[in-house]
Amino acid sequence: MSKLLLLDGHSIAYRAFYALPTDLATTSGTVTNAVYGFTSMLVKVLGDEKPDYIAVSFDTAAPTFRNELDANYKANRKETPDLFRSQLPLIRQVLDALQIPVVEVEGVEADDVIGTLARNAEAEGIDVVVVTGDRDTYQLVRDPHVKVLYNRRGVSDYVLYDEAGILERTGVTPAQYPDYAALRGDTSDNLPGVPGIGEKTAAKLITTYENLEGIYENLDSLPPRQRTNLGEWRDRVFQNRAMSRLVCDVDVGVEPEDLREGAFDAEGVRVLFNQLEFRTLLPRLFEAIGETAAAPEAEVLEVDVETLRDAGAVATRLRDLAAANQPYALEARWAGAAGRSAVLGLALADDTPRVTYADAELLRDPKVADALDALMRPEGPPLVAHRAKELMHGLPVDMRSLASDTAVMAYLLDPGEGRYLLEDLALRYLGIEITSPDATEGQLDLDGGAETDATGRRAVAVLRLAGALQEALAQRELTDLYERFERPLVRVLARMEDAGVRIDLRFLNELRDDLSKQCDELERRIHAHAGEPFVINSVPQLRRVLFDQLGLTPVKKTKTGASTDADSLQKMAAVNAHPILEDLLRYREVEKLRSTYADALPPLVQPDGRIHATFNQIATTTGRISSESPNLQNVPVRTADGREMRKAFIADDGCGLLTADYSQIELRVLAHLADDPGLIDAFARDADVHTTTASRVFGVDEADVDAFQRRFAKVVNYGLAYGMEAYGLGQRLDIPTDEAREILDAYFASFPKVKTYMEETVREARRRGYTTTIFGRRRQISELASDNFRIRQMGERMAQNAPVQGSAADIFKLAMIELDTALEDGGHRSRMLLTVHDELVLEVPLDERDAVEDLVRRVMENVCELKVPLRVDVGFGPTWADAK
DNA sequence: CGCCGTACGTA
DNA sequence: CGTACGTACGGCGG
Repeated sequence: MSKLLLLDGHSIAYRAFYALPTDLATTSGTVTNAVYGFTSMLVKVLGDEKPDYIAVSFDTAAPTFRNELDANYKANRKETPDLFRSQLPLIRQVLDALQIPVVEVEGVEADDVIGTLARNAEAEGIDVVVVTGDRDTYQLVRDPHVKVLYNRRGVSDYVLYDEAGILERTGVTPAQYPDYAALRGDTSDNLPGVPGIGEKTAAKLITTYENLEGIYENLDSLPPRQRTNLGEWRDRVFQNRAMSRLVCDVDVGVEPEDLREGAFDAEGVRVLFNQLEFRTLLPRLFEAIGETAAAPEAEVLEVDVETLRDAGAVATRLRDLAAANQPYALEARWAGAAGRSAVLGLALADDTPRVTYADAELLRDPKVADALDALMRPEGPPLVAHRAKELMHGLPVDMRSLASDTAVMAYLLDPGEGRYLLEDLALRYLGIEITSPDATEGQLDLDGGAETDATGRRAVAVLRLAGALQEALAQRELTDLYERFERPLVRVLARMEDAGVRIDLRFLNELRDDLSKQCDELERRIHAHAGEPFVINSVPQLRRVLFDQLGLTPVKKTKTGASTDADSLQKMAAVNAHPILEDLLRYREVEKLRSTYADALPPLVQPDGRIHATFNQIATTTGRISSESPNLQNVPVRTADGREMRKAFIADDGCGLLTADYSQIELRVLAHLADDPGLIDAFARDADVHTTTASRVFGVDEADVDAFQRRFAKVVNYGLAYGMEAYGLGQRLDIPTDEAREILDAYFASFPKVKTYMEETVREARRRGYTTTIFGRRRQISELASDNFRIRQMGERMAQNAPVQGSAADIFKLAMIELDTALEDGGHRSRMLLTVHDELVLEVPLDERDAVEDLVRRVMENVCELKVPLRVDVGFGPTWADAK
């Protein structure tokens, strides 16, 4: 006999909301008591009842027949608390992740939907358990197939009623319940009962006379008071019954058989529970649904690692792997920082299963090197690795067969997570513990046996992880993004890191000396203004000098005190000109250049005269690539002094640097996403989009737009993609908020679809819990569910920006991949060196300049088809500063 | 030593 | 009270 579980979503959530404290919240302040209670209850009944079918029903906002019968129906109810309402989308997300069907019918209450589904299932011989906190559903109980699991209070106190149970609880049978309720009334629904008739009397009357008709036929035999009251209330009583009766023939559009739990999206559930900070529910859930879920219990991974001691054995192993043509995993042991030091040894794991470990020294043998190269040719068997880019740097061959990079895959699933440690992922997705139980930190390991085992275990975990992640990506429609964008990008970035960028050390050292001199002089002057020496870089000390000793007036505050940032110093100078302010601003500028660039870069120059930064593919929430050690994406360009720094970045002998940057790619993406005719038209006719914006916002001809208006429009255009509001715009433009609001209003009036797009984006993100880019990249935004207004507003801005910034990143990545392929296939010696979000820097032999410039432009401008053209600006020169 | 807050460079 | 980063510095607590 199969079983259908029907839950009244609203009723259960509401009970939970009032049963649990509202300080049950995430660290960011999102109150989750109702979501938690609901989910907890759901997990419990899933475990207790083990249903074959399941559905949750919610009331809809539309009025129902009960509202028509009685205008006062439920009219006494307090406004639903905001703290409760804000949790409903989260409950939907939980159900969505658990793939539990939600059935709702516009204008029909959840009770009636549940009644209908219950009767339909019953007719097909399916057992039904209705889970609710609403007593009206008692009437559905019918032996032996339909029972009600009534949530008495709280979230764990509930009881399963059959017919006998209902009789005991109420004194009447389920079939009699509507008649009984009609006499008694229902305060929560605002249905008045007959005066003088409470639960006990109502039950007695119904039991004696069977139903309302029976009672009214026998009014004369009743005591006078009851007779009078019942007589007077006759119409009300019959109306009450009509309203209490559940309608069990609603057109619900689904059959009980349809109500199966879908393919369980363990990853989706994990990400969501993680966001909601439900720490204990996940194991409970796995336990409740048993073997249908991913492996629930953490087991310590046991692996037999076979150490290969000679080059012949390693070569044979590699050739066997190539011949088997099955996926295999590779995991390295590093001498120091992964990807930046030597590989000490390699573990190889396949599915036969066999795990081998070989010392890196053996890779130097020509036979081994050849076998490795053959194994990793493009048609070689699928290679699986965690952070494969590091491995690419460590191996003496060109890895062309990467199939799964488990770190990158995990990143696509939850780009906000930040860390993608193999240990964590293995535990999360596979339920296996890979750290050796007997591994003791810092102990001497003479033959490296423990290290060998550990590396072997990691290789096995990586291999298994790839399968789990592949499935998770497919479930969330991220496979295409992974296959076409992220997977090929790994090798492209590895090649860029390998290439590095040449540095003119002599120039950089001279620049540093010059900057140091300026810093010293400025420091001397600032100390003189202050009347005493102090640490200028110390914000507390600087505050004392500026505000306590010199008596300047603060214009902005941080959470620890008055702000001393450049913006504040500038504003302070306007109010209360003091010579120290100008010197401070200059000091900050020079000191920044000195410390962050001129001092920091020279030690990073490698023996090849170049700096090899690391491009991080799994660092940003939006999909952009980041650069570290050093960050080459924030090398100064805006001021003339800052731009000097770019003269230190030079091309190899016989080469020049070619820069190619997308012109206004984010605004073009916005035009595409919003489908706004005004913006699309501006880009289509290659107009200056800021001028066009200014013309529309200020109502003048494009030819008459002045520099001020254009600047305003530019700030609006860029601010917009970041979710800027009137206040922020006013700050940026140094105009009153009211004026800024007028400009914004004029903007949205001119570009109405931008406004509706932004609103829709936020709405969708709130509903689904994440945003998507043109190519399906997701970003979870839990802030949207926060009860803290400021955090929620931040979430809205993130939701507005992520699809724009993310789609631009997608496009850029695709262009990089295509360009890399085109350069390689075209036999060019030109190579990509740097990526700065919408700008590429290439090192180009002088004789390739024209061909490559042409190629770069063609690839970048045609990489995808948007509703607006993509435009690329190209520059060329001996240094990065000249290539603009 | 690691962590936080502030500040600031870029897109 | 505009998004996304990485880095340097001072200062705090260990």
